[in-house]
Amino acid sequence: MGAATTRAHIVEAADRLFYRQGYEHTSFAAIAEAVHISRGNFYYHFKSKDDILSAVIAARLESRRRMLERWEAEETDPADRIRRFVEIVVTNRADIQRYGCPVGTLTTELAKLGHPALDDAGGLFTLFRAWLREQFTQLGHPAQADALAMHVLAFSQGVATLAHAFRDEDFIHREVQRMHEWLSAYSAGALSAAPGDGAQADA
Amino acid sequence: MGAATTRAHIVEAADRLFYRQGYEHTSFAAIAEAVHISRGNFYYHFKSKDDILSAVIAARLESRRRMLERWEAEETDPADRIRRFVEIVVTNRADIQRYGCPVGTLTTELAKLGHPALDDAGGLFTLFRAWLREQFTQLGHPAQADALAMHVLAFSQGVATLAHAFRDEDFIHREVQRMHEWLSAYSAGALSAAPGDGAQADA
DNA sequence: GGCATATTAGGACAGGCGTCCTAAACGATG
DNA sequence: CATCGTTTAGGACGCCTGTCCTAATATGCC
Repeated sequence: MGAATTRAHIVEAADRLFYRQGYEHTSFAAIAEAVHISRGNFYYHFKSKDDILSAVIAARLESRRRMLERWEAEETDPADRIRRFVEIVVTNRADIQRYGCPVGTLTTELAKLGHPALDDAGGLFTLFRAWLREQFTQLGHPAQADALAMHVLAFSQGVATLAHAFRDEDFIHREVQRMHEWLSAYSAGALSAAPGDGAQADA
Repeated sequence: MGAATTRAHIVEAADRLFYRQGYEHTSFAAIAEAVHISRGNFYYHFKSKDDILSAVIAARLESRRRMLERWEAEETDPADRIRRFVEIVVTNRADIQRYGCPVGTLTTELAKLGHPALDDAGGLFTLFRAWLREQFTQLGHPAQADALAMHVLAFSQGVATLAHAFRDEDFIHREVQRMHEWLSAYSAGALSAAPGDGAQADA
């Protein structure tokens, strides 16, 4: 088995453990046990625990980037793309109820630790934010695109956090439906831009 | 200085440190240093670290309970009470941008640690949820009260998480205004109850 | 003032952590 | 088969953690 394969296995196991148990709470021994290699052997592939974290973040970034690119290929309507993003909390509802949002929880933890990799992890949020902004721009709301993108992100984070805390699956479906209804006002495309974003969607 | 005073100081310092650095990341030495007592002396007041965590959670519960009781005394209109709840993210915007939501981040961390005190910490969410539910019931939406309460909670968590990640204060104000506009549809009181909560507020 | 109690300080202890080192096993190549 | 670089195992190291113990100090009551 090549070193690249082992390295990928380590990143994969670390990714899962960091997500489920948190970064700090996951020990080297735990990762080693998951990959079935010895602890000492670790430092042949990674020179420190922070190094593994960087690799995990890079892998997540790459994974999400590919996912968004796939969506761009599969959905031609930007409104459908946004809907698909909103549906994430439904698609991943099992994991979200058990472990929360992989992006939000990691970012929060690294912030509390004062970890230098926080900026890298923040790139995940930035990736989604920029992608959503682009979709809203294509929908014909360039001026409010960023605010709308942030609103959708906040929706996802809020739903994930509470679905995690209460293990409430019905709540997820309710909020997703509410969000779809809210979005329909924008994807209709016949709305005039009004000052104070969101006002025209609620009125 | 009495033992009760010292105990209160310990809880106060631990509360702040748990909030800013996280529970696991906060060591006994750090708390001791903050309170200016020796590490060993700790176990005269608390028999374990988990014991301090329980005391901190109990203190937060009591603090929030008193806050909500105060609001009930100061605001007679349940709509105003809900507005005040929504304004929390503005009132505490400085801390939220720096450390996130005290309730959400603690709950998430304890869940990842598999800590037994998670249920106690979840009581904070339950406290707010029940209080909001009561306010929406008084507003005349008893059937949807719980779903509406959860929606407001999700709003707070989503805003707090993203305001924390991006350190974006304008975003907080935008989302709060959007929420106020959404709420105005309910506090108007002239709406007929429709199946699928939220639909009548968006249409 | 003397005494019992309440409170404190400081170090000892075992265990787990991330890190590092060294030697052995492996696999491909001549 | 021999030899090389690659990959591995396993343990040692120092550090920090939560916990506990004991002796010293402060406090309040007769």
